[in-house]
Amino acid sequence: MSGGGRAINVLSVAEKPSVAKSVATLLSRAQGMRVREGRSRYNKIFEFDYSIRGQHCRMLVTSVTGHLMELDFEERFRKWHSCDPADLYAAPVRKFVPQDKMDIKRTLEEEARRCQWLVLWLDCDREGENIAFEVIDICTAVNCNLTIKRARFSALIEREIHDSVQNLVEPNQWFADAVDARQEIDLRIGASFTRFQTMLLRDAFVIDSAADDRNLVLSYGPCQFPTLGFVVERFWEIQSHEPEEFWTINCSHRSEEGIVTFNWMRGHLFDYTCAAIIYEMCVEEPSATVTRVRQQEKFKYPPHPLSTIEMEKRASRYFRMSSEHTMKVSEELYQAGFISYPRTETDNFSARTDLHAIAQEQQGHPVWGSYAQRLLDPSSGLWRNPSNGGHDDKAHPPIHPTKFSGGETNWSQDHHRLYELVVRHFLACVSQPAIGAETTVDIDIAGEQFVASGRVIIAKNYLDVYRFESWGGSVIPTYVPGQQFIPTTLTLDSGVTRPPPLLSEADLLNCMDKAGIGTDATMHDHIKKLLDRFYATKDQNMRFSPTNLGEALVMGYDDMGYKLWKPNLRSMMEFDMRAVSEGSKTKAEVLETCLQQMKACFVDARSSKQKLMEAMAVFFERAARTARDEQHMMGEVVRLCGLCHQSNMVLKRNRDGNLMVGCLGFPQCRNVVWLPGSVSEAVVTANICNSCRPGPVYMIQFKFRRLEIPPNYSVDHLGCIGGCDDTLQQLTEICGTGSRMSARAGAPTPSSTSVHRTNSRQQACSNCRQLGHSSTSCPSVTSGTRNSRSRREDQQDGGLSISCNTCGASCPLKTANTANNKGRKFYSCQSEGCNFFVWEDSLQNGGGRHGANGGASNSRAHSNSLGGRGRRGRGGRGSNNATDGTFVSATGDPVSGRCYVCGDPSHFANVCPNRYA
DNA sequence: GCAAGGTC
Repeated sequence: MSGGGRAINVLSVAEKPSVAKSVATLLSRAQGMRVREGRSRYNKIFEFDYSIRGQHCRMLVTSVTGHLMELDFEERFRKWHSCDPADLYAAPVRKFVPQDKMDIKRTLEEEARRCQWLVLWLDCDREGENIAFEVIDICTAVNCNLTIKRARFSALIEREIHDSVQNLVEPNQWFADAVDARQEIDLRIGASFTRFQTMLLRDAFVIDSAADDRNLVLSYGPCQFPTLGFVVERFWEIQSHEPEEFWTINCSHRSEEGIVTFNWMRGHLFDYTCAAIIYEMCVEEPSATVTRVRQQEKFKYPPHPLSTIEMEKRASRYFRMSSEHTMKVSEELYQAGFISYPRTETDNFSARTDLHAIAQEQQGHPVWGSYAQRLLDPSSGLWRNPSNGGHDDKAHPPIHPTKFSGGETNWSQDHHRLYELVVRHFLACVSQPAIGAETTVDIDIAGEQFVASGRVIIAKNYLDVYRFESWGGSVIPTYVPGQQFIPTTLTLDSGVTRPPPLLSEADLLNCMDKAGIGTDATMHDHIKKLLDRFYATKDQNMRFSPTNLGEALVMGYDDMGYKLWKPNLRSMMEFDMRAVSEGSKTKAEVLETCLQQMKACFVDARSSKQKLMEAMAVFFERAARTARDEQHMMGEVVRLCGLCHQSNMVLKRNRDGNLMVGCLGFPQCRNVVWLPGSVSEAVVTANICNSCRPGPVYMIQFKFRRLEIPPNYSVDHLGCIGGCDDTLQQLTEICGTGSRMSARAGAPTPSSTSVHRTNSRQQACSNCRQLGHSSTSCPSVTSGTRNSRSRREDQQDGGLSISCNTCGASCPLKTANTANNKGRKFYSCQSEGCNFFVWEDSLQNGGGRHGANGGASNSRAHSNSLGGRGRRGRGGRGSNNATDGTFVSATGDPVSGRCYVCGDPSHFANVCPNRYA
């Protein structure tokens, strides 16, 4: 290395010790490099001589460990009761070096004093640029004559590092400003909302979390809350799911080569009549003709190179490891030198990476070594350059093995697993895709198309090493176009739609990634925070549910009309940050507008704190009740009970928050009138209804939530629960009676953003949908309260009902409205999952046609036909009255037909005893 | 006692 003139001292600072070491090693080419200790034991100082553009330099390379400084309020605003939380939007903040970083600060000061240049080797992203300015602040404070330069590099590769030091640039103030703005906004919003909601709610309710109440912090943060929002939203989606019965035609054919199932091209239909008509057409003319046989080569491609989020998702799926634990283990593997830097967004290898060398190291492994050998043997043709996932953080390569290990003695099972995942993932992504031969056979029965397919794996390739993935193969017998055959079975089967599953950790990471919540290095922290704050729990299947606390907080803000639990706020901030980093907005501008908006939002939210209190009251007992609260719990008298004539009926909320007028004689008298779920307030007035008896019946002043009732209804309504009030009945019908079963449920296509929800995990009564009782003791059967389930095309006949032979629940009398049985009356069970059904005339004719045995056995047979595809839920009723020759669909419509298998008109093929004979 | 972002 040649150099002219007098040597200058150049202080180089990297973001972490490992980068300092790499940079120093690469620049010095490991020759003449000295290592000495700094004040911090992790951050060594590397010294060597180097020449930058002909200038002879004494290089001193050291590091920080991420941010050197923190942002916080000035001391006098730090105590929670020191100020109004709203003041935190303007309270002075300052940056300071926390105690545990003081050693690094001192090292920088000492070295900077004797240097002429400062070269910043921080990661090349916005955070890195911000840390660069922290380092500049520290260093220039002790040496104002420093020449400051920035090294820009995209990988720790020799040529890249030499290039960057020969082409030093200026640090980018805009990038650093964007981070400053982000930090300040996060701090002010987080602190203000956290203090506000903690102080408001912690002492007002008995929150039964594992934490001591006094230590409980109900935190709010622009990342943790949207993360919670994802969990709650999915939970609500599941709660509001209405199972819908569907119908599908299945066809199978047994030949000498085996049995094949052909699937209906229409998938499934929700209209029973339609499905039944088509089915009957097929049954009339069951001969199948092969219309097309296709053979195609299909590929299953290996994954992209491994990024942090992908590693977390896969470790969660394959090993049930939490993302937080995965990061801890991967950090340890990285520290010990076995894998590359584990916090990377990059899923594309640089063209300069020696991929073969990485694979070569693994050839000696007892398990996957032979695969690595085969991979490196050119004659195998197994090698393939990895695909590009399209992400590059310009700082780190994809995660890959950096040192061979057959397993270390101090490794836990999870260390072994994660190392194996990193190695196998690497070997997979430099391998050829798996190849399969797929055969698809199309057939036609009476004009209906069915399809069956089979797959034979021709070459497993990467699947040989990537044991975490599989590709199912199934053999299909030979068919030729034009071939005809009679199906072995042809059945009309039913199933019910199912709600989506709870979010898994991988799902949650996906949601966060898509919405830009957190970074690859922090996403697992936000997830863990939900658990630590008792906002969510993770079940045995690694799936997340909100706790009552988490749900109540989201519900409270949602009721205020704020989307603070949605990712929008973060997206908006991210948008502004980008503007600052590109120079199109200044830090001051963004801070001013954003904080102004957030303060207005905060003040407004605080003025609606009642919503938060109400949402909490849905789930939690009040800690100390005031006299007024007690009065409210007792309820205000509306009338004398018309059922028991002994006790008063009072207006109150049940413990789930649903408004009701219930008899004080409970539990002896179970008379109750549930109020529409869209009621936000209800107060008993002194007005007395003129028509309802026995009087007096006091009228109630209602206030409805505007968004939850149709536009032609007024939000204010003076109503009567005595039975005379059509408006109230209509709104009950429209909105349902659960306080959270909002009218949004009636929207034609409920989207994930406007899901309706219930407020309790209790099983609701299948009859009236209310909580706190089962359908067998449902008071609305006798009080005649209409419910949404009774809004069907069938006519319900004057409240007549019988007890279900199967489950004992109420079976109301109804009138069929189908062509074959128009006007014929039947009883059908209201109970969820019960299939009991009986024609009224069959009861009159001796009653022997329906018995408990018949109902139960039909139900079993029908369940079997589902073949595990779906459980029968609410609305999924259907009962096959075997002796009657009719099939009753989910809507109660009896339809005639006959069995394809044996021709018996008394049943359909799906319950035929000879179906597989 | 609050956030989110670095990193050990």
